[in-house]
Amino acid sequence: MLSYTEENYLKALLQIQLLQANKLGVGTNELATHLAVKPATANDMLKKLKEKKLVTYEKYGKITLTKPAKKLATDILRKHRLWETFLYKKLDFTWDEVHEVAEQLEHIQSQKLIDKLDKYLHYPEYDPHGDIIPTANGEFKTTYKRTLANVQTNESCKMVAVKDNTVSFLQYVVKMGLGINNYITVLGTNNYDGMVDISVNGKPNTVSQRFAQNIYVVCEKCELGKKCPKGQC
Amino acid sequence: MLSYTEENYLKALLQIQLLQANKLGVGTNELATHLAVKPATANDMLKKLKEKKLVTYEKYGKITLTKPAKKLATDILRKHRLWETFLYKKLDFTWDEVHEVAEQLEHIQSQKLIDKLDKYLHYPEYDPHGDIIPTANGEFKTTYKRTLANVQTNESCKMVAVKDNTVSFLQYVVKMGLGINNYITVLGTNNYDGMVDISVNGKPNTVSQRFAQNIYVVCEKCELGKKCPKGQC
DNA sequence: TATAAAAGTTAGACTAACCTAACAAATAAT
DNA sequence: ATTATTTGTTAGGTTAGTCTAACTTTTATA
Repeated sequence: MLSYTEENYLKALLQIQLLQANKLGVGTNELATHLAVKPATANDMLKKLKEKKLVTYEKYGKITLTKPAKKLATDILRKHRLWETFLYKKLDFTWDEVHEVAEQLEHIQSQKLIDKLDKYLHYPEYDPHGDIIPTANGEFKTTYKRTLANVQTNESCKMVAVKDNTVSFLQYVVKMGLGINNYITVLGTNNYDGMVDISVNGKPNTVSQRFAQNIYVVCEKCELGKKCPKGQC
Repeated sequence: MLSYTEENYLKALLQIQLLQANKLGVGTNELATHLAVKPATANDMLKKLKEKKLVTYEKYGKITLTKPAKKLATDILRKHRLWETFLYKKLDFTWDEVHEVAEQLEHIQSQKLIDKLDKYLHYPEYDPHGDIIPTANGEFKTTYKRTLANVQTNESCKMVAVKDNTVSFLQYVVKMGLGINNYITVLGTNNYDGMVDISVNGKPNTVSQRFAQNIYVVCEKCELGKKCPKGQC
């Protein structure tokens, strides 16, 4: 049985890897920052996790989750996203409110509870932020690769998820009139500061480069079930 | 903000008082037993709670919750019973399964969550064991006083709750064909060992004295909205 | 390539929540 | 009323998870 804290360390390791698809290992400082603890603290815990065969790394080297640890971390992510879905769909929470409460609920220990919750929600595939919910077997497709910032001028796409899950960003997205499953057409990008002119449901708008980098999309071809012409979706 | 552990101490103090309506204070050993810790541990925590003005007691004296602490404890009890109701009504848990999971869920910190859950369940008054759910203001009627063991021969009553909430007892109750809102007639009590002959939905049965002491009932008169002739309901 | 910066580690300390063992006070029983 | 038992307290110790400060290794840069 893992402690609440150990669970958070494993989850953090998984999340860092998911977010930065390129890399093969996570660093101590990076992990510490993610968990809002000091590097020394993360280091202590890493020793413990290594002892328990949940992570592998050599001194001064990169950290990777072992297979069993990856399953454990995925289960926590699954619980987190199922709870977010419950809060959003059943209790009418807004999408910027769900994360904080799910951070607590994800640690509830009861296989029966999560199975029944999954059933009660009719086995949802995506959470309110558009992130895929891992299956009970721990399987889940890789996260999205393409963001609004990758979309060419005059190309259309569908918003499928957000990269940044912070409350402030989510509220900003809503304020800009955007949401999951919205269709967006890129009208142009400003060479000077990267501002992106878009059109959502016929309404023109302009968003920053940073904003565009945090909106995951799939292109029209992918939407139609065809292969992405650029292989980015 | 209270820790998970502090919350459990306050809840335990409240529960001990509710269960034994007669007394005006709780002892260290009693509390320790209830929480499955050693008296020394309970003593340490009591010092801390006293420091925080959550309990009052003098050395070697009885412990009582302060008003604010009683509200905090009641809120936890409220959360516990609302979650039990959710698990039972919405997720099809059985009544012997709900307690364990609710022990974890009761510590989730989110006023919004509990308000929305309450609404989602249509503001239930009783949990699956027949216990009253405190209101958001912390109000709740005193617990039941009359048990099946108090019922006279040839008197009829309605089962309203159970005193013992352990899994083994709850399963036993189901096995005996009993449940909340069942009508029970006492046919007689054996002078030798206190075994109670009863009839439930026309089916005769015999239960032990101990069993009968753990089934809360209201008598016929109370059921009809009249005053209990013995003043016990 | 030498040095500066960043990343990672170690040592020592703190707090919360638990323990055991020994002791003190209050209550019950002879 | 004295003793025995129960109840409550204190002292000292452990573990998990955190910290700061000092140090080492690796990586980046001048």
